[in-house]
Amino acid sequence: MKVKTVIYEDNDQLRDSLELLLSDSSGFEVAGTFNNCMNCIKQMDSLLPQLVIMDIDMPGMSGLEGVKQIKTLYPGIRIIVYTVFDDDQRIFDCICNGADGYLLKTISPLKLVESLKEVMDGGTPMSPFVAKKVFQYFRDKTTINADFQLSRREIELLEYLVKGYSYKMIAASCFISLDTVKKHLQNIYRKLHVCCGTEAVAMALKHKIVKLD
Amino acid sequence: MKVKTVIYEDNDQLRDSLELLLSDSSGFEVAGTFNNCMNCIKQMDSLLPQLVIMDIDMPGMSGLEGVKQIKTLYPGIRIIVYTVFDDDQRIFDCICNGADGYLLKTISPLKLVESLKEVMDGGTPMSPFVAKKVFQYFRDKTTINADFQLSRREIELLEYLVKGYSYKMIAASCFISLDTVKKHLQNIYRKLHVCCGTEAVAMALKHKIVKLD
DNA sequence: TAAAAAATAACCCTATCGGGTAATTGTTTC
DNA sequence: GAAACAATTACCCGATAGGGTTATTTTTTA
Repeated sequence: MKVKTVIYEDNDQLRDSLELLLSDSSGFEVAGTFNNCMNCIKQMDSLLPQLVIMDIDMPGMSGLEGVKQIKTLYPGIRIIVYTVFDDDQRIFDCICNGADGYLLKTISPLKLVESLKEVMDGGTPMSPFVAKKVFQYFRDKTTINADFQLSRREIELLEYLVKGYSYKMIAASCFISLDTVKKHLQNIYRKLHVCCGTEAVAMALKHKIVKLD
Repeated sequence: MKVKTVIYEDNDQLRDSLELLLSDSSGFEVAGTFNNCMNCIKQMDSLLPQLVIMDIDMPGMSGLEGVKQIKTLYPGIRIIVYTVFDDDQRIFDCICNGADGYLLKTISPLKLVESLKEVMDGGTPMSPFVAKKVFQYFRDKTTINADFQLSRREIELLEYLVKGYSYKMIAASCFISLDTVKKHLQNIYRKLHVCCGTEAVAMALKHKIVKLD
C-alpha cells in the first residue's frame, strides 16, 4: 500500500522534481500538487492524503497557516515542512502548529525520502541544523540567569505573593505578624531591584525563582 | 584522524560491546571505558577526549550529573547520552545540562555509529521517540489554555502592570486619567478571576497573555 | 442604522502597600 | 566566643490600590 501524498510548493520546477522523486520511490503515490495552500482544506476533504509536504513561503496563504488549518481539522494527516527558512521563529511556529517534521531544502533527495518514510513510521524527522536549534532552545530557556541571594524564608513569602496572597493573608499563612511580612517583602524588593509586588512577581517568574505548578 | 572517545557504561557486557563496535568502526578510537563517572573530570583532564558516550543509570554518580560537570568544564567535548530511559524528565534534564544527543539503547549498532559521526559533524542525533517528545513538548508549552476575552486596550494595560508600572505611571504612559486606568484594571481583574495586581501578573504570565521579552 | 461593546472620565471611600527607623532573638560561620 | 546573618516584632506615615456608582463618547458589530 503506497502512501497517498500531497505536495504544496510554489516553485514549479521544484514541485515537479518532488513529484518525480516520490513517484520513483516505491512507497509513495502523489495524489496532488499545488503551488499555494489557499484551498488546502478543500483539497484535504477531497483527496484525503496520509502525508503532506508543505513549503512555507507561498503566495496567498503561508504554509504555516496551512499546517495549522490542516492539523486542526485532520490531526491524523502527517505534515512535513520543507523550506529554506532556518530561523528560530519559523521553526518553532511550525512545530507549535503541529508539524510532524521540519526539513531544510539543503537535504539530499535520498535523505528526504528516508525522512518521509520515517514520519510515516511515527517518527519526527528534522534536519541536523533544526535539531541543534531545538536543543539550544531548551538550554537557553531553562538556564537560571541570576542569583538574588534570597533566603529560604524570603522565597517562601515570594511564593505566596505570586499566588496573589495579600500581606495579611501571608502573615496568617506563615503564622507571623503583618510587620514581619512587610519587612521580608521590603528585603525581597530590594534584592530583586524592584519597587512593588507586581514587578516582583514578574521578576520571580522570569528568573524561575518560583515555579507556577 | 580518529575521534578520541570515552565510554561510561556500568553494564560490563554492553561496555565491552560498545568498545568493540567503535574499535571496528573506522573513525573512532576508544581512549578509555569506565563503569561509573565519579571521577569523570579527572578522566577528562588526563584523556582529553573529543567524544563521550554516557549512560545515565550508574552507581555513585548519575550520568546526568556527569554531563553537567563535563560540559561546565569542557564545553567543547561532545556528549551523547545512551540510555534505556525515555521519560520526559530525564530527556529534558540531559538536554538542558548540555547533552549533544540522546540515543535510546534500542538503536541499532549501525545507527549508533552513524549518530556518533553525526554529532562530530556538529549535528544533534536523537532517537525518533526522543524527537517526538521534544516536538510534543513545544506544542504543549505554547498552547494557550484559556481565552479571557480581554480587549486590546486591556492587554496593553496588563503589559504595563507586568512591567511593574504603578497605576499613575500607566495613566501617564497611556495618556489617560488615573480613573480610567483603575476602571480598566478592575475589568481585567474580573475577567481573569483574580483580586489584585500581583495575582493578575502571575495569571498573565502563566497563560501567556503577555510575554516577558 | 440600531445595538452592543470598548474606552473614557469623575467622585467617594477604605484597606493595603511599602518605606523609614529601631530593636530583639536565634543560627551559622569564622 | 565574636561577628554576621536570618527571622522576628513594633510604630509612624503617606501614597497607592482597588471597589462601588454613574455617565459620556467612540468604535465595532449585527
